[in-house]
Amino acid sequence: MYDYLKIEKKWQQQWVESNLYQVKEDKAKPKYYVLDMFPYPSGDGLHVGHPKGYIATDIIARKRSMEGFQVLHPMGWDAFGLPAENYALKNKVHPRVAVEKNIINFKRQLSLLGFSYDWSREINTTDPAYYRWTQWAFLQMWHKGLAYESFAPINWCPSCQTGLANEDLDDGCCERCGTLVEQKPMRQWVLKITDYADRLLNDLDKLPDWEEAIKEMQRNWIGRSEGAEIKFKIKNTTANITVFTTRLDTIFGCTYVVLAPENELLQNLKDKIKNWAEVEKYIEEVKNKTDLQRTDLNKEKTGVVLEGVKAINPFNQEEVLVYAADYVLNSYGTGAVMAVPAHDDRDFAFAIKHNLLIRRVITDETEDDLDEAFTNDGKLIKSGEFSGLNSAEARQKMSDYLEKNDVGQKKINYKIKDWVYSRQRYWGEPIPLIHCKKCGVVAVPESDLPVVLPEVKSYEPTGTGESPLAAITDWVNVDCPQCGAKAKRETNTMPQWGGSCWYYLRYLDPKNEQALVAKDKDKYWSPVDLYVGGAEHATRHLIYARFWHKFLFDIGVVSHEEPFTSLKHVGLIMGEDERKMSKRWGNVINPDDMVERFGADALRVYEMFMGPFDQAAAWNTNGLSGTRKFLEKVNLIFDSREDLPFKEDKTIVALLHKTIKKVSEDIDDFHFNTAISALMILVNGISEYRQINKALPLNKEQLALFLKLLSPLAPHLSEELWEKIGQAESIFLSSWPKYDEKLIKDEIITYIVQVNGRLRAQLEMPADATEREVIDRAQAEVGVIKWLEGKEIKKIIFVPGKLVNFVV
RNA sequence: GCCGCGGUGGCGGAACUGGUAGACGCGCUGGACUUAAAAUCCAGUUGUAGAGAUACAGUGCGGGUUCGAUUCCCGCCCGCGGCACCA
Repeated sequence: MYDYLKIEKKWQQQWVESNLYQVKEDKAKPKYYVLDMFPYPSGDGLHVGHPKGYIATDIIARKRSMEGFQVLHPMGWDAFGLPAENYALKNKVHPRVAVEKNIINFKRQLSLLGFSYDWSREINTTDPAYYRWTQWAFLQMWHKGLAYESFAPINWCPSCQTGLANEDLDDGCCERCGTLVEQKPMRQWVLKITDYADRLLNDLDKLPDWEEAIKEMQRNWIGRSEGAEIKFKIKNTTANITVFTTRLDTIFGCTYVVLAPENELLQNLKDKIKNWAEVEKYIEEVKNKTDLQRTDLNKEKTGVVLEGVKAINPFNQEEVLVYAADYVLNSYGTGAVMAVPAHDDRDFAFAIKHNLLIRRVITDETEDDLDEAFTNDGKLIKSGEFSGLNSAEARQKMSDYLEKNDVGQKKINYKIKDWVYSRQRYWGEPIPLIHCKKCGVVAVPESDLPVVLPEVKSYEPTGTGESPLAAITDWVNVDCPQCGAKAKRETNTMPQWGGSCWYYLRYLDPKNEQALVAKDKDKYWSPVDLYVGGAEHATRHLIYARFWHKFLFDIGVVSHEEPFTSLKHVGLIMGEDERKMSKRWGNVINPDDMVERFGADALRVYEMFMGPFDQAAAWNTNGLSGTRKFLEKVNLIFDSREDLPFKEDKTIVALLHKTIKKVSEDIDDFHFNTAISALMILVNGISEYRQINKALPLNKEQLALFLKLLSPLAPHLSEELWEKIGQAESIFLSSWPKYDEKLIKDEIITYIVQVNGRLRAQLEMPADATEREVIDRAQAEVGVIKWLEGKEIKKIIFVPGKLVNFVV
């Protein structure tokens, strides 16, 4: 009988008691660092989707360890941030209390699944001993000018009552609560991630083991575009309008210039603008539009001309109209564009509506009519000395012209914005800065770190742009560390992504009080060899962490430029109704129940068997009974009540060795589903043999090989059966099996016989049969003769070991 | 609009660098065991025709290359994901 509950409990206890998974640096062995994206411990606990990635990393960790690697496989908690705080507010408990309780529950749920985590390295981002180093790293950035105070309008979530980074938005809504985000000017701390944009982009090419999809998302997010900035003089003033374009080659087609309504230049030109009242009204109108209304691609392009203002095209000295229009964004480029309606869709639409001149300057030499913008490259016409060049040459020559005449230069722009890093909320790391009237902003001395998050009566957000910390006067009021005068602490806290920017480094050295991580430990363990988590982090955590890591590299804290060598993304497990698992749909499956009904091993095997690892798949509890049956069959093979004789079977032995090869390769490739299928085929073979012959086709050593193959996937049952066949030490201290090259070569090969590419017969031939022999036999097959009869064989195709094809 | 990924039985999915399409699992159908049910075991399970051997069709659609295409090429359709008035 397969008593999974007893077996699983027994081994989970033994593994803990023997410290089986605790790991130390061992210079004699190669290291392997396999990491999960650590969870935020929510009050709802785990659903069956969460462990999918953890099962995969556990399989890899166990296999690598058996292969002789020193494996680091840690786990911890990302417990700061809005979700924890909102949960606490809703349930009227202190976030710390809620988090502690949730962690206990999460840990219990994880241990039910038998993961090989080294819990001695557990970390928690809300632990002052941990966030001391988050604050420390922030201070290093501040010292280097990478953290700065900004007063520009930012995303404000009226429900969460805090500022948010661009990365925290989904379709213009707060990623946490779904509320439409507003733009609100507000003092905030910002990290200069744009300084690292080029490196974050270029170094993606140094990551061949990252999935292309994730790299592509990051490329999109960083959004590099190469172009030029051009100064258009404003007639009768000393001022310029600087525009950014990627299509300098179209500049002779520029028939007007557009400023974003928020562009400061408009205010400066107030006196020159004859219709200022009208312009001001337009600016007001735009201000009242939400971002969503503004960026609706289908809406008509509105705008207003600036009467009395003309800009001068530096290439042909032509005077052009200047508009204010909200199809130009102030937050990208220079907040101004040169409009070339003939060669840009948006300018074209605007020009049609406002009846403006459309001048074609790029041709593809086919037709001349323009009923829409021609946006491809081509040959320049009507472009003065540049006429006749193709677009690419022209861009080069024209940017030389810009620089020579001091009217602009080449320029690279990025879509990624600096990271809005402060939150007006309670549950986060305090930003370790002090505001002094005399000295300005002063860093908290490193010896005073951590700045501990104080206890507070009300941790509800204030909504005023101040965090609840501002109300705790005895915490806020401090002496300036520089001049000793009365000063105030910064009261904003860090965002939820702060602590996760570097947590993977802390596992290397979790108790170090002298440094974020000791150099020798970093040298031994870094970088992370395998990182597994959800694709939703592609443009959030994964960009932020790469940014911090590069910074830590620059200041000499870590020795590698990239933190994660290979990255796999886990596909979601959907509910049985194919919707995302959520309380809202009532389709959540709890792993505790599944472990109770089917066992942890069956659950592990099922989640890996569902389909390709990176693909989303709908849950099906019936499928779980399939993997359970598989494990029952395995158990039956080893059932000691039947003392079956051993009668070796060559086919099954060969199958065993083929399975070793396949399972080894498939696990390395993350093809867990086909690895399991191969194991099922082997087990079916053994079971069938056992039933027919009342004997086992494999001896004890061979059965041991099979158990090792199964052990990363179903650790409890494998360990139990391993003990049953008389092994004293844990199976995870044994070595990964190797296949015998000689045994996996087939002696008999099945040839496919085709006539005109259609299957007509199958032929069993010895492996060493010659081409002649195979063809002769093939031709004599009954199923083949009738297709060849009375026809002339034009050609015979022979693929050794595979097939014969007669072409008639 | 741009970029990426995908489309294979009733379902999840397999198929190495072009070589037996549907492995493995679920479900379903029939049978054995049972007073009965569950569990278990055995057989079948892409469609059409046929009692059957077998034949033909078949991997989103239309073409092409090839002795041979789920796989390669060209042109479409649909779904998912990312980015997006980004100049």
